[in-house]
Order: sequence, then structure tokens, then C-alpha cells
Amino acid sequence: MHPEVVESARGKLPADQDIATLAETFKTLGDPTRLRIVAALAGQELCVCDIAAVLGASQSAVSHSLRALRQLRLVRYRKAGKIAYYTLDDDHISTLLGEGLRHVRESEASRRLGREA
Amino acid sequence: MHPEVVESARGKLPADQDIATLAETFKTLGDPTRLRIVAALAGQELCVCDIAAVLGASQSAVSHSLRALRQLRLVRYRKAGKIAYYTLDDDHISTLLGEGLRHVRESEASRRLGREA
DNA sequence: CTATTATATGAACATGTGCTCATATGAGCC
DNA sequence: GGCTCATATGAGCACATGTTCATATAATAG
Repeated sequence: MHPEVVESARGKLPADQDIATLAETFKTLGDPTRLRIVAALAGQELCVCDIAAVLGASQSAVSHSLRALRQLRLVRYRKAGKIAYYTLDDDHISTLLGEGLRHVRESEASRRLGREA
Repeated sequence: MHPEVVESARGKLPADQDIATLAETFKTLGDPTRLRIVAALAGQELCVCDIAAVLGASQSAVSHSLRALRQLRLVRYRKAGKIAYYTLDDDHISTLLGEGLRHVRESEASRRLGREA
């Protein structure tokens, strides 16, 4: 339909590898349990059992979720004896969380104002 | 384990509704096809068949993906006759994309430098 | 040593997801 | 009117995902 535009847009796409990793990253953030873990870790480090207590989730579910977050480098941890303290891996993560929250809150606001869904 | 920290972290968690919508949003971005659509739309508007050409995907797959993106207000569109031109819905979206890309590229860099996975 | 605590992991199962194929809608043209 | 082009949508299916339950590891206490 618009060959020049298509050509130009195609040239600007990120590399397949970056797209794949970024998609995995967003997918990992796209689960309420994992997202709540990330939100809980914004601003403080927490050990696994504290995370479970904050979320009201089982230790096993939290541990599985943390593994997924670790694999995408969204969180890191330090071990103190038998306790594992988790933190967000870098500043990008809380930026993503904050920017995402701003987006959903604005969307919600405009939805209330009557823009169609 | 640390009751005061748990209490404090619990109080700072975003509302369940915001978490749910944000998780849906990240999940929607967490698919290579939809993520490539968003990347293609960063900087220019495109019609559906152009998007399909850019991605090398079928019209049907693109249309299904666009619906998901629309429902989460990640894209919007205007109709000109029978052609639908799509754009990103707001600035937060390209910010999310950019910040996400920075994260994966830094993670990739530190992986090359030998930090363990 | 055994017991306990904190965390990690594997299997299994129910549910969800993204694609293709077929078809519907709807606008412009003849 | 009918025909074509651009897009949207529904059903169906192969595949992925998140949880629970049981168990493993690993550190500390007694």
C-alpha cells in the first residue's frame, strides 16, 4: 500500500533478538503476582517470606515467580545466611513500573471522561 | 519475618485494579508480534496492511493483535475511507518501549561482561 | 548427629494464548 | 445493484503458563 513507508518502518525496527528479549521481559511483568512483587520491591529490599506475606501468596508461588524475574534480570538478590534478600535489578525497572502506572491511570481517567473503549 | 517492613510494603502497593490493568498491559506488550507492531508505530502512523508488510505477518494476525492493543489503549486509529491508520495512543507507550529496550541492552551488556545469569 | 527454618525446584493439571482459516462488514468503484 | 479492496471477527487447535503439592537443598540451632 505505501512501499516507502513500509521500507522505512522496517529499517527502524529493533533487532529480532532485542524484540524477543523485551517481549519476554514484558510478558514476565504481565502477571499480577510478579508485578506485585516488583511493586513491593520498589523502594526496599525484601526476603522471600516477607514478599509472600505482603502478597498473601504461597512461598512456592513466590519462589517460582522470583525465578522468572531473575532470569529476565528484573530482580537480583543477596544471600545472608539462609535468607535471600531481593531487590529490583536496576533503575529501568521502577521507571517501567511508574510509567506503566501513569499510562493505566490516564487511560482510566479518559475512560471516565467518555472516550470510547 | 519482618512484620514492620511487611506492613509498610503492603501499604505502598498500588490498588488491585491498577495492578490488574497494568499486568494486562504488560502482558499485551509481551508478545513479539504486538511488540513489533508497537515498535513500528513509534514515530509514524501506519495502516493495517502496511503493518502486515513491515512484520511479514498475515492480515488476520495483525488485526487480532491490533484489537488487543486497542483494548488496552496502547494504540488508537483513525479511519480514512476503508483504510485504518494506527498510531501509539500516548507518549507513555514509546517511553515504555524505549526504557524497556535500554534495560534489555544493558542486561545483555552485563551478561557479556560475565555477571552470572 | 538430627531438627528446623528459608528457599528452590520438578511434576502435573487446568486454564489461557496466538495463530490460521473461513467469513463478515463496510467503503469505493463500475 | 454487484465487485473488489481493507479490515474485523469467530471458531478451533496446538502450545504455553501459573498454580499447587511434594520434595530437595542448604544453613543454623540444639
